[in-house]
Amino acid sequence: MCKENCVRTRFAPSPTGFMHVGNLRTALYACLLAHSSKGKFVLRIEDTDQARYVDGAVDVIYATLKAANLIHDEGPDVGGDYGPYIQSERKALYKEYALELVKKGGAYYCFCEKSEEETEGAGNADPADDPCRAIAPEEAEKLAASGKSYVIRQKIDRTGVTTFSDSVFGDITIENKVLDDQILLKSDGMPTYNFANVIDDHLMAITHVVRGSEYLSSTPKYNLLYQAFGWDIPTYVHLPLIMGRNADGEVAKLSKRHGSVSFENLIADGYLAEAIVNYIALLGWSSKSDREIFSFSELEELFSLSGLNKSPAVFDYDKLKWMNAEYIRQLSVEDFASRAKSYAKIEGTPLEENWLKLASLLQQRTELLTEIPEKIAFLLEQPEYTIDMFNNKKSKCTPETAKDILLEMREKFAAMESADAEKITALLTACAEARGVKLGQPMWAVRIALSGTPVTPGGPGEIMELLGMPESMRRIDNALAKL
RNA sequence: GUCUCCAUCGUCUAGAGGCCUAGGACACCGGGUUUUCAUCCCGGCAACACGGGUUCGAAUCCCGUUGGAGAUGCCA
Repeated sequence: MCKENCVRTRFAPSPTGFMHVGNLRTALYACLLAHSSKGKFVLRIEDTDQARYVDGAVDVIYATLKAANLIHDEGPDVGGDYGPYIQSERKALYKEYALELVKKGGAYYCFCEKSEEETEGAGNADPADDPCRAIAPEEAEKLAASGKSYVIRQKIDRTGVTTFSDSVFGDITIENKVLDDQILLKSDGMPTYNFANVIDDHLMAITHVVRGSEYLSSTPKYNLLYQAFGWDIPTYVHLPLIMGRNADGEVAKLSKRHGSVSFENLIADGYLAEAIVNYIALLGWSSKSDREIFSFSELEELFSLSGLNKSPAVFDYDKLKWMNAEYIRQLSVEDFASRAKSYAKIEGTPLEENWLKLASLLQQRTELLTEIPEKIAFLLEQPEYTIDMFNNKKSKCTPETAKDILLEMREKFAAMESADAEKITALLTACAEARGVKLGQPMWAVRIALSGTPVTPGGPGEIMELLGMPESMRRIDNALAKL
């Protein structure tokens, strides 16, 4: 059991309805960091933006974490000693702290209208110009009590510098004059992300704040808040951004225009959850060995802050695909079959009862589960084909030889009680030997007759097993009619 | 605009002054095995952004330049 000095990390997504892989990676590292030292991994829902509320979004978060094997020790669904873990349920808390900060002189009421200008070149407004800063606290309180709409802003002393240390990026110093009096409490009474984060991370005893590097430049504001409250500053672990490549070759923060960027989209694209997790683990972190395939427990064991990288990483779908293929090949046939079944779209077709056999043929040649339907389409319905397809240079097959072979094999097959891949292959081998040709020739002729496709998972024997004797004979007769 | 960060093959990365004529992986290109395809095996292409220092010695340290990214919301 982890007592006082244990590592506590948190994952604090806002319920948007989908899980961006960048967020998932943040969650992964936070989880690995905690669990690699017997610490606690906390899930907190950041739903302070009511305008963005999406129904069922929290369930997506639970489902994704579960599918990705990121088990949280505390959270809305599993409880814990630091709840509630949903920010909207902590609303009153933030106001208390905001008011406390006002009392301490670290914040002030602001009655200004929402600013809608803020064009380019802005962002440099001197907060000291904010007239509300000058309003006497008693006066401000009175105004607020009278029902006038207000926000509470952080009062930042614009002199001097703030330096902080990040475990990935090292020491960073920022001049306080570039910091603005950010809003802490919105006019609807909800805290802003920045404020709620500080309050909750402190209250939930978070020791390591793991987040994307886009927060690097606002970190001084966080620290000023911690200081104003007299709280300890957590250890920061800022992560390099995950980028995507634009059509014009430029890179930018990975977003929808780059392709599938959410966990659920990637799953829908035919990637395995384990492959996705393994791949994103390597986007910004290295084990410093030549290995790239890691099971989840190996990641938990090997993960360390020192392997974290500073520079942004471009998401490479090709490499993910390769890794996915590696994971697919590692699966047992049964596991592969059950995971691939829904992608294969074979419910209610004759293939359903032979699915395990078909799956065993598919497993070694599938990179994405979504490729399966097109690979097996010919089994359900033979595509149109011309006799030209019987031509094959390598095996020296021509429509003429194919006809000859099919005529011969048709009789042999007809004598069989049922389709048996081994026997069929033996028959074809004998045929090739008798003719003094390579096995490839009769194989080709029969494959085309059965499938009308040059590339098939498995050979003629397997195809006949899958098709069954009657359909196989029908297709061969069909071919013979063409020839 | 301002601030901050980053900078090794096309991409992900190893490299923490000599072990580097820079290693691995993906992708790509050849070749081999194989009943097609795929797998598998072998081989190839391909990088220290640039310029100054420091040092006997720099991909590694320092400075500058250039390039890229992020931030600059009553979004998170």
